[in-house]
Amino acid sequence: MRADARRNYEQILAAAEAEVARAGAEASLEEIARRAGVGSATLHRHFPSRQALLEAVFHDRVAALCTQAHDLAAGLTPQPVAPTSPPPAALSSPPPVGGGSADAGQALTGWLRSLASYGAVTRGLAKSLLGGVQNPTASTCEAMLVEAGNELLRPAQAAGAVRPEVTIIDLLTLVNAVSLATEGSPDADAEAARLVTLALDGVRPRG
Amino acid sequence: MRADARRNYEQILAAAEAEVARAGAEASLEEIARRAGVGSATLHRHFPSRQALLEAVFHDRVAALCTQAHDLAAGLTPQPVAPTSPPPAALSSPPPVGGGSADAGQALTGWLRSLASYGAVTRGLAKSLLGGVQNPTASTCEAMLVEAGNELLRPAQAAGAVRPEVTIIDLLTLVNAVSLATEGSPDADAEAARLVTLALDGVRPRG
DNA sequence: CAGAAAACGGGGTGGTCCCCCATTTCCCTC
DNA sequence: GAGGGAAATGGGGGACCACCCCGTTTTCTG
Repeated sequence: MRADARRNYEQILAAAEAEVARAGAEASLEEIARRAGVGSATLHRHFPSRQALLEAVFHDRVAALCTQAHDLAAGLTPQPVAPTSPPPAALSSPPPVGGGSADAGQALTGWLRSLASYGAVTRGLAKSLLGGVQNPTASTCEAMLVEAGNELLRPAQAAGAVRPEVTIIDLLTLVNAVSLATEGSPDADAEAARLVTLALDGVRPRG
Repeated sequence: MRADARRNYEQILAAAEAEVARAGAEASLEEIARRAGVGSATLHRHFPSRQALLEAVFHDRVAALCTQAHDLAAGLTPQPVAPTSPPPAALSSPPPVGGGSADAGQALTGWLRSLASYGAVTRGLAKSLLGGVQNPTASTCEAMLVEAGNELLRPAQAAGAVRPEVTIIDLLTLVNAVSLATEGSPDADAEAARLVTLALDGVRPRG
């Protein structure tokens, strides 16, 4: 890729991050191009659709959430001999207890909660994920979340904490729906986490 | 209201119903005006905002859903002496068992399921309800649903089928979120009902 | 350094929302 | 049944938007 192309790409991405944070997923593409100091045609050449731009904007953050899931999952299985890299600290995940395995159900639900909070607070993220949860092949972010989520869902189901017929698509759809519905309300993150907890626990009194 | 005004109002409403069913909540207002055979200014005079138009479009259907909830609730409490009207048949609700009261929890969950299915199938409905669930005073449809839902939630909580800290706002937000997330998928109604059931039951195995 | 290929961006097209205001339509009174 | 005034209308204009064509500029390579 030519140097000016790469430079413009980065500038557009930076402007898009700012503008989407300000105006949500429906931010004006023209305004983004304007703030990036490029013509609108350049923006459309680099990102042929709004969805493509949103994917690029959110890719790193989604990747971080997936890393978090991966690290949580690694803390569940008795650590196999790991000759690769020293385990990098998870984003903000509670460290797995001692040297043993943490609770698989809690790892999953905790991750889903933080996912919902993050989605509710990050303007435009939930909406940009909405289209693709049903058919994740169309979207890189979706596929990443599905894979990362499955790493937590499988142990949780093996531990009997989640019914076997539940799929990660079900859970991600629910969480994303909650993010979407709570986005914009005050204390969106707490509200999203609360509703996800409610949905995961069910509405009936527990024991 | 003058005769021509009323006539145009009805024509706009009919065109809006068709167009929203076809293109969803983001349907073009100009196109609606065009199909109604009126100028766009007339549309904007009758419906000052898109939200106002959507409310008018969906008002009757929401009212029907509320009536259904009301009838279900009436079947729960041992019928007090009712000197008013003979109990009208609910839209499609299963008749309360025998002469006694049906299960309060099932009445609530069944209604929420049908609400989700209806919202997932009726293009634009979920989105038009999205803005107002958090502060129902702003929206007639919201307020109607909150009131109707409460008629089912209270007995369900009294019967111990729903935890006391759960509010109808929580449940409607969840249901609406699911409708929104499943809208557009094939078998949207079944998918929505399935996810609502999942959220109401929780993901853990039921002993 | 020169030429070719890649990238750029101004500006056009067709669409939207929303509003102003001259014109038309209706209703009420006589 | 006719006419006056108020209510309602809608064409058209402004501001904005997504998207694309194509002459121009920039970059890389030999």
